[in-house]
Amino acid sequence: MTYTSEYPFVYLTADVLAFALRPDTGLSVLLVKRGSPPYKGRWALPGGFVDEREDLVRAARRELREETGVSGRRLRLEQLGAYGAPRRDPRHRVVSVAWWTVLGPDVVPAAGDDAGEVAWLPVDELVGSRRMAFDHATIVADGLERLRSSLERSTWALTFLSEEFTVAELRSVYETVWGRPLDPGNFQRKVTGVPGLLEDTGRRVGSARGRPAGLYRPGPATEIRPPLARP
Amino acid sequence: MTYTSEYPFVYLTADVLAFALRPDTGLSVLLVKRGSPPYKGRWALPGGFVDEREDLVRAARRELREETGVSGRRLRLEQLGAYGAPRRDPRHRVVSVAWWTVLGPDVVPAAGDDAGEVAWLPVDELVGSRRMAFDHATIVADGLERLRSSLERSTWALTFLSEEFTVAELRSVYETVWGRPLDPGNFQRKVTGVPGLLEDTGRRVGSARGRPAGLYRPGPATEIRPPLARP
DNA sequence: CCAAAAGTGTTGTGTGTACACCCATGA
DNA sequence: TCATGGGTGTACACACAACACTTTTGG
Repeated sequence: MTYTSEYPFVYLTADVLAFALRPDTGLSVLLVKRGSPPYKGRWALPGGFVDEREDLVRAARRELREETGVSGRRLRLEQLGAYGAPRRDPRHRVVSVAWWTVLGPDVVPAAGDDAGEVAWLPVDELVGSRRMAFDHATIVADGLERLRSSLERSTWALTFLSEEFTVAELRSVYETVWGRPLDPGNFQRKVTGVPGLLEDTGRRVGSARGRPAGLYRPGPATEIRPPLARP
Repeated sequence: MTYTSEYPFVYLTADVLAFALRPDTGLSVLLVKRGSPPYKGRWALPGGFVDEREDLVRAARRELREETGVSGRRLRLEQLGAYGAPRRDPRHRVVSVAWWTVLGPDVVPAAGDDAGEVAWLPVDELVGSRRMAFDHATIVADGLERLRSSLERSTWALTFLSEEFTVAELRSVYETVWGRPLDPGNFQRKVTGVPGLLEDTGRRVGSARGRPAGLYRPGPATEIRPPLARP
């Protein structure tokens, strides 16, 4: 099919920046390996063209599902911004609307219809490097900064964890994303004191050493007030 | 000229949300009256189509200049986000990248080439109303929230004021945008204590009543640390 | 019993808030 | 002299960082 227009136009894509904590690679981003030029063989954010009459966030969800098999009603996408430098794609004028989200530890991606490779890559190997296609390294850097500041007020940190978790695991999320250790005692008091943030299951879980930790579930709170201060 | 494409495409516009404090209307937004359908006669954000090979932020600056006469090297635009609901423009699929900025009190807009009317409209008459074209009321609401939170950490508040100003005028900016009074004494101490935020000119300005206030200039600081807390 | 991790207590330091108070001017 | 707004002082409450200390398990 051929489309015609009297005015200049752009191609519009939706790209998804999905963070997760992986046991082997730490804070990582879900990427697909490009199977065709340009940037063939490089890593790229899952994403693709927005369909006619398709909402932007729906396009992002669809592309994530088609290219990585990741989907679900619980999945929340927040818009990161539009990236539209004239030469960011060497073929055409392509403007990308980037979205970001956080995935839990049990998400298992699967290569999509395009049969490209799918993998988690650690963010600290991506931000300064040239391993990524297009301007996706910039998008990852912007998204990482957004994630870091979001942890102060939002409940996104809980999304990294399983349905039930310990306070130490939640603290580990903050320490990994912020890149610095937090005082265990103060953190404990702080997060258990936020109304509606954590629900105690009453059960405890024994680790290798030490006193068993309490098991918590996410509570109904949607924000952390007052915010957790980044050191 | 006719453009052709084998894939679906979108039209891309750049819209600018310019805030200012006007003596008559308070916190206001710079708008243009649409002279042609759709939404003829309604108010809209200044904006228009992004040219081929034109950077997004340059397009926003150009549209603001062409439609309102507002320009200048000092003008900073920050991206608010992309708005692309399928039916937001009844004619075509149009995705708008919205940008926001703050203008000083001496900016005098002038109707542009399209000869449409240009005016400042107060934000509180816009957010809930149907006076605006397209989804621009949503963009104004999102931008207002962004402005409010930006005042906590950024130096955007200074941009509302003249080159020289008093602490009381700066406080008035915060009170107007946040919609609640602030303690004059505490505000004074706080902002004069932020390193590099304000430079004392040494001069004083006499108002109608009371002790004359010190005159300040913006300093080199680019952020307010620790942030001013919204009450 | 010891090591280790969970969780609580305690205390010093700093910051925001409320408000009293002084200062400098115009009327 | 009074009213008014600019600007400083001060006391209180509260929040946080640091760290000691208790609790509860595995080895």
